[in-house]
Amino acid sequence: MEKVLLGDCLKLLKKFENNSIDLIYLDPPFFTNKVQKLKTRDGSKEFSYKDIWKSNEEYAEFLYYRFIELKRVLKDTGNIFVHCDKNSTHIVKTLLDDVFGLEQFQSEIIWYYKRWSNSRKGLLPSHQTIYFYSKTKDFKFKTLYNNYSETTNVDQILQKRIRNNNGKTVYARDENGNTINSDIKKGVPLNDVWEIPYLNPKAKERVGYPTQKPILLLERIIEIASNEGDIVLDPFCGSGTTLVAGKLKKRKVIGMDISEDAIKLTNSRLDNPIKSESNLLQKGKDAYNNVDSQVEKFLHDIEYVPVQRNSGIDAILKETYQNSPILVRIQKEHETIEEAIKQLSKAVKVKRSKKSFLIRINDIKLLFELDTVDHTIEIINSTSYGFKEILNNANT
Amino acid sequence: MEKVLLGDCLKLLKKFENNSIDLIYLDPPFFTNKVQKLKTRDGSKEFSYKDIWKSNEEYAEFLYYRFIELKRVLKDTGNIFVHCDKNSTHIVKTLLDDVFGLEQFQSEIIWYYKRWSNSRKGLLPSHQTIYFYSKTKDFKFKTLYNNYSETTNVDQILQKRIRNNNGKTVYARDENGNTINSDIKKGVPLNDVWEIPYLNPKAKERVGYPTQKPILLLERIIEIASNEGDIVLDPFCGSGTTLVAGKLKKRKVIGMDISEDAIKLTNSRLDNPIKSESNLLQKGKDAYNNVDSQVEKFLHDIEYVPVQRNSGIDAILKETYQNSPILVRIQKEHETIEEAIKQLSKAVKVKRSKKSFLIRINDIKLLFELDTVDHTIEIINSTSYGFKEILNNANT
DNA sequence: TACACCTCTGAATCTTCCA
DNA sequence: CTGGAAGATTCAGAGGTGT
Repeated sequence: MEKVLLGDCLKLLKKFENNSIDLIYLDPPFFTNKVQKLKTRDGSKEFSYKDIWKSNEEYAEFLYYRFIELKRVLKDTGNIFVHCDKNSTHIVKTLLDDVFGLEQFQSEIIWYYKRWSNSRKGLLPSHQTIYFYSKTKDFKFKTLYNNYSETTNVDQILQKRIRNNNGKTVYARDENGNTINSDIKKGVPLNDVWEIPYLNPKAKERVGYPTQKPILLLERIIEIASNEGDIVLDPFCGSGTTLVAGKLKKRKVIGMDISEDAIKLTNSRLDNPIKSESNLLQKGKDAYNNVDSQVEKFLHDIEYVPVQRNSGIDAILKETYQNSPILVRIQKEHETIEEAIKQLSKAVKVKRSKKSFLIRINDIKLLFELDTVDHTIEIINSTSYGFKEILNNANT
Repeated sequence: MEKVLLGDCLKLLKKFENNSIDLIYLDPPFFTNKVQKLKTRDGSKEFSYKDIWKSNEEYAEFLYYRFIELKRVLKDTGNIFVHCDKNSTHIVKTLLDDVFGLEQFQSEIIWYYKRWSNSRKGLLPSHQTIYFYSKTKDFKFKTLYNNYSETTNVDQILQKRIRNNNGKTVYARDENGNTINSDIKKGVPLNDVWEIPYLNPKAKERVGYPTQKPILLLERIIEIASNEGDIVLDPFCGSGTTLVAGKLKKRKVIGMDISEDAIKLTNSRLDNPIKSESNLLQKGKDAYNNVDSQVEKFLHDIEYVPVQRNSGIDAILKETYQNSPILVRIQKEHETIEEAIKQLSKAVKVKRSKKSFLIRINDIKLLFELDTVDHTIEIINSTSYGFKEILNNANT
């Protein structure tokens, strides 16, 4: 389900029922018409918050009433993420503490990115702040894990530890003095500083909307704070990144914006076959992992030419076989081996290849025996397929 | 010059002259006992700041008067850094905007560190905030530089760039069309997210004071925001880290604290400044990073924990086998299979693994038959080894 | 309900071991 | 003896438990 609504979210929200939304993300526009310097202060004057806050009042009020509505429509298990302009973090935090309550404050997330330098005197601003509040203590949360630090040793991951008589932590040992294995630990729980590359100005993902966020950022928020099928709302949806990310993660999405252009843009991004968005996303992710493509994972120490625009093959080796090209196909994720072979066979015929390779990545069962296959096609297990095969056999 | 004064900084500061301090760092104590619960709001009530701020008012007032005094004693070229408790950032920012002015706001510095984890539901808090304000536009600042990111094009560092007639940035070229080398650039200007290790439980630097900061953090602040011989003030000096860092950086230092213990501790640290000669800090993370980026290539769709500090294994699978860990080693480039097995075997014994994997990446010949090998070790071909094997056989 | 105490954890160190 | 690798230890912070 996807809804993109035109209008001020304050009005639009009135029509929504209480407790109907699972997750809210918003990046409200920041405005400040009067940055008036308040009276000069000499310390003798009576201290007053009211005066201090005057300059931000208008913006705060704008946000306040919307936060109230957002809290109303949020489910009791729901979460809200507010992306702040760097000049508004303190205002946002203050209001959220008031509307949602300090007890529901979960995290101040720092989105950290490397950026081109400028010649400004001072430190290069390289982060933005996102506040994470829940509606109640009973909020949805899925823990993701990071890798351990380089300095952490294996023993801590593998060995059980207890406290001795003096209350000190030591490795547990059995009656023979041997250490005891613990359950394998999954890694370190995700922390609140997220290094995610800023959308590169040239990235195709960019659609020309001013404050567009990387999909990776939104995906992570959606993943930790909601489940599949949940309803995700972005009341200031802009170019619709939140909705695209939500759709990719199989959530129901609702967007609102007062700009007609934004609505159009969002709709067109949502309408576009998810696949193309997915591809762009995949590229973004691969760049993030510093890996060029899937092909590179398998053929990293073999010389090859990647093939982009052919549905049958993914690469051609630079080496030849009896003066014919050596073709390579990687089995796709939801593809059976026979489908893969069919695709590859076509290319084999057309290119008159005398030796070609299919890389098996999963064990979706074959419907016919392998030896009936065109003998020019060799099936090779991906390394991880090899693992899975052995482990499956071992466990049965 | 070192002065450590006992008492409330508000009173002590009165005796200081206007414009006499170059740099101020403070980490004011946060009062948590005064947090009172706010009334429930339903949106119908008239909006008012006063209500929102009531609970924090006392704390804000406490800070406010001290900020006023601190501004007074600060030189016109001076800077102030305020280290915030995670619950007080918004209050501090609000007050600083008022006292020093939004125009003097220079940076929100994020101190980011890795830390032990806990079982908390939610994201692991791993950062603290430091606000950096100057007194005037004409503030002292020394730019430090980081290394370029790995993805930066070397050309951009080495070649001179100009703008062409269309205003686009291009590489400058001499009359022969060759690019021109630019002056070597120093690196990327320091940004506002600082990854500095948390004071480790084992660090010698640690003196047991609750909120003790790493000296490296204070050194960096002192270095970017003041010159040798300048006067550095910490009005809540606690264990005296600021003064120790200042002394190490050849600044004149003044500390204040209301606790007699803190003063004693500070004095003793100044007499004998200890800075951790940390291995990590000296050699950097890379010194610990043994894992080939290769691991990701082979295990990309298997869940694993990379292992850095063990020469026998490169990863542990998150899956277990009969309650024992599943270890993985990738054959190294110039390593025979038997050497690899030897390395892995050691780890298998010590970790008492009942199933482990060796990924074969080359065909340096074995000197003995594989079946003599410890049967807990399974050898799996890397995908590209599979290719090579078949191609070699085909060609002979 | 309040709270004292116990448990679990991982980064970075210190210590020991071994080639 | 020496240097590096492996192993052991420390501490804080949050949750859980029991009185």
